[in-house]
Parts: sequence; C-alpha cells; structure tokens
Amino acid sequence: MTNKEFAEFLLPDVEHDWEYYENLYPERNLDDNAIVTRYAPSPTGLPHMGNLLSGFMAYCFAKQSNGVYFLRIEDTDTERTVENGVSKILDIMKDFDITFDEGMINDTDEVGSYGPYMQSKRKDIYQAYARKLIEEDKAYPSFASKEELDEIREFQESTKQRLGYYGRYAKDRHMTKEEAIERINNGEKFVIRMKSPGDFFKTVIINDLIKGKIEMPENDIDEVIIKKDGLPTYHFAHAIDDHLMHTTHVIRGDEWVSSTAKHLQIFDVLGFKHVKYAHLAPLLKNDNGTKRKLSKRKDPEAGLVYYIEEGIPVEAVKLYLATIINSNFEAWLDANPGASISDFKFDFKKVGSSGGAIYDMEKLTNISKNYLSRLKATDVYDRVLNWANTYDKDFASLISKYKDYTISILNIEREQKKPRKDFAKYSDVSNSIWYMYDELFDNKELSYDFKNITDKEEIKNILSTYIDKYYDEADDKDTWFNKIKSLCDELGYASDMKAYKANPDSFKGNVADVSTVIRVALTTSSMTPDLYELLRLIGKTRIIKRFSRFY
RNA sequence: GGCCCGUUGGUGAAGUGGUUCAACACACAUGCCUUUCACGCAUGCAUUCAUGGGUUCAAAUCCCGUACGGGUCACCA
Repeated sequence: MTNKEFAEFLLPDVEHDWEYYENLYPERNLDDNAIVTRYAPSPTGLPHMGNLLSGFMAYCFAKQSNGVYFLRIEDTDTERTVENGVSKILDIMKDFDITFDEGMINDTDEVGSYGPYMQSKRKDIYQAYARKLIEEDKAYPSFASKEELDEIREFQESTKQRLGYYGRYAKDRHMTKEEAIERINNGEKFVIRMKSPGDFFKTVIINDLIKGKIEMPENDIDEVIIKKDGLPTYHFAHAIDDHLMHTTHVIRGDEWVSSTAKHLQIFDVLGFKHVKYAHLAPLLKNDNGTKRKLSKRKDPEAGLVYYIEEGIPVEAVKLYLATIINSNFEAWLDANPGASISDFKFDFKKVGSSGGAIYDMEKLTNISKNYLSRLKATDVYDRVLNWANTYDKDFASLISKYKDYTISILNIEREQKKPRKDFAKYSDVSNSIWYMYDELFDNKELSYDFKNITDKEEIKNILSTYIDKYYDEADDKDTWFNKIKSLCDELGYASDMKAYKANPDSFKGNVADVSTVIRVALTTSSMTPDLYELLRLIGKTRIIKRFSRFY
C-alpha cells in the first residue's frame, strides 16, 4: 500500500485535496505593511477583560495599517462549546463597538471570502492537509490510549525525564502500515500525530513582537494534530487557518509562548510562511498584597457585562485599555485633546513586556470622569437615559418627563475649559442629582447636616430672611452673590472671607456657613454644583416649599 | 521537576552605559484659591531601580548566580 492509499484509508471522508484549498484562498490584495489579524475565541463562555484587551489591540493594529480584522470561532472542543456562544461574543463586542471585517456575524452566518470562519465547519480542510502529511510520511496514526500515555508520563516523572510523546516514547511512529490497518479494521480509534523533525538539543529562536527574542529548545514531541473525533487540535488548526486566511500577525495571551516553537514547526513542516507573534501578559489584580490573574469568577470587573450594567462608558474602558497597550497613549491624548483612539499609532515595541499590569479600577474611574466631563449635556442625557431604560426604570421615566430640566442640571459647570467631574458612570447620576426632583425629594425622610450652624432658630432666620428680602430670580450671578453678602452683613456673618480669617471672633460665622445653610436646606447635601444655578433651576416657588420645612 | 518569561514608588509606567536617569499619569498627603463640592494651582511622596557578585573610568541599563512571581509541559483552547 502506498502512502497515498494509506492516507485515504486513514481519512476517507475528504472531499478536496490540499491544493484545492491553496487555490481557493488567494493572497490578499493589501498594502505591504497591512496587518491581517483576528479575534479567535472559543465559544465556551463570555469574553472577559483579557479577551477584550487582546481583541481591541488586534483591532487597532489592523485598522491603523489598513489591514483586515476578522472573527474566527475556535470550536473544536465540542464538549465545552456552549449554546449561542457566537452571538454572545458578537453582542458584547458590539457593545464595545468593535466590529469585524470578516467572519461570523451570528451563530450560523458569516461574511468574507476566506471562510468558513468556524473551525467545526473546516474539518475537510484540516483533514486534507493531514492527508498531505501522511502521504509525505510526516504524520502517522497513533493508538496510544489515555492509560498508555499516563504510564509513559509516570515513568518519565519517576526517572526525572522530560514529559511527553517523543523519541523512544513515540513508539507508534514506527508502526507498520499493516499493523495500523489491522488495528483500525478491528475497530480501534486513533489520532493523527505529526512526526516532529525537531531536536531538543538544538535551539529555536522566536522573535516575539512584544517580548523580543526568545530562545528555546526545538520541539521534539509528536503532537496530536487530528483528534479521535476527526477535528484538529488548536495547534494544527492555528497553522492551517492562519495560513489560508493569510493572517500576518497573531496577537494572543502569553500562555501560548511556550507552544510557539511547536507552532512554527508545524508551519515549517506544512511549508507555510511564518506569521508574526505578539504575546500579551495577562491582566492582574491586587489581592491582599499579592498579584494574581484577574479572575472572571472572583472579580466582577473582569466580566464585560459589568461595564454595561454599571453604566461605565465603553469609550472610557477603551481609553484605559489603550494606555495599557501603549503607555505613551495617555501623554499623546493630553497633547492632542479631542483626538480619538483611531488617530493614535500603536507600536508593538511599546507594549509592556513585564509579568502583567494590575488592572486598576481607580485609574479607569479617573479616565471615565474626564471622558464624561467633556461630553455635551445632551449627550450625557441620552447615555444616562439609554442606560436607565434598562437598569433604573424609575429614574428613566423621571428624566424623560423632565428632559430639558435634566439636561440643564447636567449642564451646570460643564461646557467650560475645566468642567466638573462628578460622574464616572451613568449609575452615579441619580445618586448625585436626585434632590433636583420633587418626586424624589418630597414625602421622604430627609437628613440634613448644616455643618457649622446648628441652631434651629438661626437656620430658620437665615432661610426666611434670605427668601423674603434677598432672593430674586431675575438677578445675574454677580448680583445674586452680592445679595448673599448683604444677607451675611445683616445677620452678623462675615461677607468677606479675608476679613473673617483676620478676625474670626467678631463674626457669628462667614459667608461659607450661610451659603451652606441655603445649600443644605435646598438639597440636603453640602456637596453640590454651583448654588446659583441650582436655585435658578429649582425656582422660587419650590425653594419656598423646601425652606418651609424649617419654619 | 524540565523549559520559557518577568522583577523600577501604593498603582500603571518612562528610561537599555554617562550630558538633570529616576519623566509622566493615577492614588495619597499638605497648602493655596474658593459660597460647598468638584476643578485648578503649588508642594511632598523610589538617594534608588528584587538581591549578591562581576565587567567598566562610569550600570536601573551589559554578564553570571540567588530569591521571588508568572507561564507551560492534554486527543482544552
């Protein structure tokens, strides 16, 4: 029996040969330096922040080079694949506004001419190439059972040898075709392993775009390329797919570094051009003084839906990720206010190569506050309403009812060079402006803290004097504040802070204390935006009503 | 255990042999400004770059060892 016949016997259900596929997927017509890369998740659960990081990074590199960014689903592990995995991935990526040029567009459909983009639909392709290797005597069927493999490993462990199916342990490598055929005819299951041409005592160099030059021993393990179920292993699928899809760059987590020698070897054996690798360190979390990987189970901020539910702007998350990817991004943004991420040129060389960055929610909060502070009030309103429609329906109907009023509130101290930074997320808004709505303010047990002035009669006196004698809705801001000062003078408080500081004992208090009383009576809070604006928005009738609680 | 990678302040980091090299940002602290808060401004926060040696006139930067941390060694990706 020839090798070719043997290959056909081993993998009988192959429709096309490998050359057919080589011709099916022509070279992409792109600029020389265009980056073709992909997001290649396995549909075993929801993406987490680490996935978003590498996915977003790949997206940026593809876009900035006029390349291609595609979505390939790696569902060769049929056991772990979950229902609707693809659309779940697509939905969350869409939430973060990351889109693909090619690939799956829902659980069953796809766009692009380099597909199928779902590995389970590419069985024929993998087997065609596996057949090629068998024909060339570069791969062979292996019958080693789980038990046999365990035995080998135990022996290797007890004799302190390297683990794995290699050298003299790879005994199926030398099995005759006749024996293999007989065992298969007897119903034995088998996998296909590649005959590794590697020598452990020789060195291979990997030029990682992030980590630089990495030297390691050549791979000499006869890796499984086709599993018992006929589907490929990750290693084999990676080589075939990224070759046929003309991927130029593979951006992935650094847990893959140690497999890279193996991958390059598979490329070589298949006669494929190498792809470039960029291995990214994981995101870390500070857990009681020790660093550990950010965990989807333990850390809510690791999950992506968290940001949607909390109402943290996805743009802020991406801004933060951009600074993790290239730490000079932040300085660049400062120097180019108003620029967008897509204007920035990311550089692989500037990606941190250390053990991993701590994912810092405080930093994200800061970025988010800055981001939101620069938006227009109407934009903030739309975003908050959109968020509240799902996550805080009562607040949504309230701000819908008072749309213009709400926008005015959101606009206080906003469109100026140094705007207020009150909110880091949409869910902060109701907590910080609730008192502006009578529905939330009236008929409710409220607690007031007037700070320095505690005497009830005095509070009543300040409020009633102010509203009766001094407050006029028609006043502009300077006039308004001058009247506050007049109020202070009349009641024995210092209207001038310097005068008060120079001689505190000659006053009952100062203008800050008086303003605080008005502010707190109006809102219950001593921490609010500009008092003049609040008074104007609330209006005299409602001011009187709120003050009357103290009469 | 084998192999690989990493280690600069509370955090992210810049810096790869010497001209301010310990930037910048977050956080924190103090002060100023101010009707509160926020903003802003000012100042402070690593005499030292995990550690021990070595090379050099000169090292965070190059070399070797040690410690610690991470990854990997599946018919999972």
